[in-house]
Amino acid sequence: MGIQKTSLVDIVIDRIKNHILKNGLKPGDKFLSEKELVDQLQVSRTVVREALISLQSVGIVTIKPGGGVYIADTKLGSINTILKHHYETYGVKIKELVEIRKIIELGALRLIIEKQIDLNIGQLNDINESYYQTIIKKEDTKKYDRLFHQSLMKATDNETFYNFSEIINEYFSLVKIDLVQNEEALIQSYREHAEIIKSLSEHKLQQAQKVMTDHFEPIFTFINQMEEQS
Amino acid sequence: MGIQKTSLVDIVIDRIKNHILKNGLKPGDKFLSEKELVDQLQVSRTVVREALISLQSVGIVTIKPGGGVYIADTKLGSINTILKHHYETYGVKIKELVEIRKIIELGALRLIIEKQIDLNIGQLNDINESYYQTIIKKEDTKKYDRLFHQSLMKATDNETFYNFSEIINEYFSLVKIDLVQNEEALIQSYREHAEIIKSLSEHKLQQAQKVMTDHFEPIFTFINQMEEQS
DNA sequence: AGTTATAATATTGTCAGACCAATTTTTATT
DNA sequence: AATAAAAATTGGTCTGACAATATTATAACT
Repeated sequence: MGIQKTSLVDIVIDRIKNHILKNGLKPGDKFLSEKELVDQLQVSRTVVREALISLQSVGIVTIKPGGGVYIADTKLGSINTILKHHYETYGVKIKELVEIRKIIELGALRLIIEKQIDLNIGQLNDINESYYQTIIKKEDTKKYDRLFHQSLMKATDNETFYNFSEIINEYFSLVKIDLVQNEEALIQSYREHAEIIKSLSEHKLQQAQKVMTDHFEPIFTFINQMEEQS
Repeated sequence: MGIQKTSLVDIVIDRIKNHILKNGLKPGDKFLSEKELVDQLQVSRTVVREALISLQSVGIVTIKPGGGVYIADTKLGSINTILKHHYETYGVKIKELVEIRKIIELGALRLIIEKQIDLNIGQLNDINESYYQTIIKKEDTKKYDRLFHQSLMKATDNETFYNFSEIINEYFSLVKIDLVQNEEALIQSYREHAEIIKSLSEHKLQQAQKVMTDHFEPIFTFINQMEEQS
């Protein structure tokens, strides 16, 4: 137990990684073709293919049928792939994801205030007003709602945090949850956004977090109802 | 751009995932062999192998040469591989990771209290006492410190949240940060643990979060000093 | 019967060659 | 020069074979 002889595929994977690093290849760059790799590494096409497929699975390269191999656009984006696999294989409790989202959003508020971020209040208000417009025009409201929350995440001045929040959002979007909201509920949501902006502008963390908590209430109520049914 | 015909490999991957989900296979379970999959799915061994390699790369199965295919032990574990590559390729700011850890730990406290989790206070105290013992015996303190925080994460009754916190911790461990702490600082840390336990047992969220915030102070101070030097 | 050594079998690892499908490049045509 | 057709490149899938490793069945022995 323990030490296992490294397979040829693993060796090739390492070689490829080194090659990428050594040559400073960046996302989008064209990589060597299967044939070129076979010739250079002197291994069978099977091994090269399996190595490339593995690397594609972890988001390092992208294989385009007929087109060649490319360096993947990876800004942690490949984690989504894994989460998707994970979700489709094991399933995941919606409630858990919502709880995580809530923790993250509350965390964003804390970071913004504790780090004394110079918020662009006007921009946030603009987004929220656009949100309001889509509500009364009975258009799709998701876009501006998401934009609002994304703006808060970005405002934390923590790129890794933002990336993770996006990952969670992607993960969340795997769960097809249709929270049908009437206009009244949406307007309430709009008001809460406004309150959050106001609290942030006044540097009131507790208050902002309180509103955000309320903001999550409807979805928790919805989920609890769903669970009762099943 | 957009729609791309799904490959056979992708279809097989989907089938395999469904099989795992449908049969409720758990980590460690023996899975079907390549031959069995070939027979059942009526595709070439090439396709089956490539599908399995891909699934192995995202941490869903483990292939043992000569021994068969198994369901992988670590849920979400393979994300660490991606994070490692990401870290080695793009670099990541330590401060950002610490902020995230703080947000997560504060979030755990919130979940525990809001969900009125029936905490095992005795166990937490035991862990903290063991922590204290290692401090005064001048042994390695990391183990029990980590165990304490892990216990809090687990107590949230949110497996996905716990998994993410572990991922962050793993990510964090990539950053070799040696926060040399003297005995006094460690004992202070021990006291804060105790205070957190007490606050939780009394269901006092604000207080628990306050202590946890203090608990993170030394490391932020350290990081800020590091940044000034460079 | 129980244990151990050995053989048979099952399973994954690697290779080679072939053909198909999609894409890219080249060439020919206008 | 722009366009269309042909050719070459490249990845996708299949088949069959043999090697390396692990498991299981068998035989031998105590």
